[in-house]
Amino acid sequence: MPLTRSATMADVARLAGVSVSTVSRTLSGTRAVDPAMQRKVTEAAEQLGYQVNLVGRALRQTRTSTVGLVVPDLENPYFSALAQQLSRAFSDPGIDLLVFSADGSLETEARGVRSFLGRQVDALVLIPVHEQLSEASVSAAAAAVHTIQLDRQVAGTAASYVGVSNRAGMRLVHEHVSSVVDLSAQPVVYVGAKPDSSSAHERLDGIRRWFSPETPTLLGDFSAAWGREAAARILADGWTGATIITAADVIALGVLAHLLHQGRSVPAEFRVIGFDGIGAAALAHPSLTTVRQPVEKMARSIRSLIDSDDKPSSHWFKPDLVLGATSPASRM
Amino acid sequence: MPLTRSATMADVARLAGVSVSTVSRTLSGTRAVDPAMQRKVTEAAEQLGYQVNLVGRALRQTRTSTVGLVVPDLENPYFSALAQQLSRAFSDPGIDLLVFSADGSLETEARGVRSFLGRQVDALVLIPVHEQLSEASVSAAAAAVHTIQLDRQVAGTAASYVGVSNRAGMRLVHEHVSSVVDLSAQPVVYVGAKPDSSSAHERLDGIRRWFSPETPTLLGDFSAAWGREAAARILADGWTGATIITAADVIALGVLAHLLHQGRSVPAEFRVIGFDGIGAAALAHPSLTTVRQPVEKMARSIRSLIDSDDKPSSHWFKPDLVLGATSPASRM
DNA sequence: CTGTTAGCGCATTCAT
DNA sequence: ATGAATGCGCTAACAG
Repeated sequence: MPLTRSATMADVARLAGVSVSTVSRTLSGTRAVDPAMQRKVTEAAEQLGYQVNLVGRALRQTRTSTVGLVVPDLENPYFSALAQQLSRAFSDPGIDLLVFSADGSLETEARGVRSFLGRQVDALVLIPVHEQLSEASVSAAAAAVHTIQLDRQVAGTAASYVGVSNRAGMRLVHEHVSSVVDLSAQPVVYVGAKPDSSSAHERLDGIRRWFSPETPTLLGDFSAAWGREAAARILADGWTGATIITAADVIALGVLAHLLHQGRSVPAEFRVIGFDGIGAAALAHPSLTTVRQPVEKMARSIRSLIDSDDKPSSHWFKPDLVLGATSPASRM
Repeated sequence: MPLTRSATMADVARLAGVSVSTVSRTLSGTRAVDPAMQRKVTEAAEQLGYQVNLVGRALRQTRTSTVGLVVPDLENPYFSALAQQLSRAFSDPGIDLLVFSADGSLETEARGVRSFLGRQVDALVLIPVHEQLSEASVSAAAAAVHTIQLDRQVAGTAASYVGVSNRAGMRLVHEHVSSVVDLSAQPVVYVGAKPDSSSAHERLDGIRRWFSPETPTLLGDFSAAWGREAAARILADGWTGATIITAADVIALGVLAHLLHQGRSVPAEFRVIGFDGIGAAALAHPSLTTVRQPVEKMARSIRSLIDSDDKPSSHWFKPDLVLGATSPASRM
């Protein structure tokens, strides 16, 4: 409900009795301006409630001082943590981070990318929905603008990548589990996600690599609902004890909730291991043992990648293990 | 890393041997164009990989088909649920929802609002950080564009409001608690948030209104860390049992985690009640009794408010109670 | 240090 | 149905 057409630089210039250039120079501070005129301009702008029109500026400069972030889903706490940390990495004025949710859909993801490209963002950060099917979106982005894939990647695109070494994460899990559980006596089950995303893919690979190749595996999606369902299946199959390793904390929380609601004990009968290190892992009871990703470091790394726009490059960070109470503290 | 300057309508027109007007009309479909030319234009656009420049379009049309959302913090699961549901409400192509996180800061919130206004968004949705101190931002927004406050409001601004009746929510809590707990024998403690936001304010009012005015009250912020700290204080004060009502699920989850880690039993010794109805409430063990907000309905309501831009109006939704296991199922 | 001029890319007149 | 011309608001290049 704009009460009136909003003021432009021409309006300010007229009121201040100067040229639009002087208004522009005064307000954007790009060049020295006589203090007397400066005052006149500032007052006129104040009086008219002038606000710069960034669309005009962007068209002229062919830059927008904007970075776009496309996430698959904001309700997934790991993605919202990434979005929040990235926002924080852009907290100094100068560049605005804008977030678009793909709502789990490839079409919506494509729309988000098109939208940001059309808006002429200076860089685009993308958590691809799918390891193969997001290829068109990632390539389109990379062809137009500095593009960084976060957490997940589509292979073979001209985009940078920032993420964690998922296989190393699973190695940490193996080290820990094998030191506190007798793997020859206690079965391991992996509750993962279908390898539609590189992270799901790599975590599954990690399991196959570090644990026995015959490790039973249940694959679904990155959700607590899937964790509950998987736990239900495990119980229905007659398991009375196991070490359940999951592909994500949200899955682990679903598994844990179901086990506890069914009266099973953790970690005595079942052990549960998460991945990501979201805040909710520490809130569970028992608290969740999980692989923590250095989200803050990753966000800062993206920031510096964008500031110095070099050629595409890949950055793998090392995760660390957070010991919780869903795994035993010492050899059982 | 744009390999080359990207193609403009002039480039497409040249290649197709037509005027830019024809290109514009063909690609935006605003007017009838001869099928033969249409084909030529489409082919040329395809060949050049033409992508419309929305900045140019926006400057010309003085509209952007964009709605901005400014949230205080994306890591708060209630806000990210709102952001996600609102994204979904704008899932049909036509209007893009862009999200900006204020990172809990009034300055950053102001920057987000200025940024969206400068980008000429068609409407702005705002979850104000502070009940009084966000006044400047809300007013600036409302003066320039159709503005809707969500979940929290600054009183006396020319902006619409969509939220839940917090007092009614606390009334539901009172009804439930008084029916399953003997309030004359079992103390009630409120773990709330400082009344810096209208929601915190109204929930505290609700407690004072429906429960005894002498109800002990601990006020902090909307975080799990605060919930843990409050629970620690309650135990340190020597309480051995109480019904703990909280201002938010995240607080309740922190309270619950601390109580359980300290070996207290819920709901036998302590009862815990949340507010918001986020997904994690159902994952807790015991599952959290909470007041659920109709987030999806609220998001749709905002969408229709924006589509039909009438005068500012307020919309209070009715919450409902979700029974969990942190409160007894029947009279204790 | 200031003003004049031009043009970023597009949609929309106004002519034809 | 098409093309030529105009201008959205701004900054940068150029003269002075």
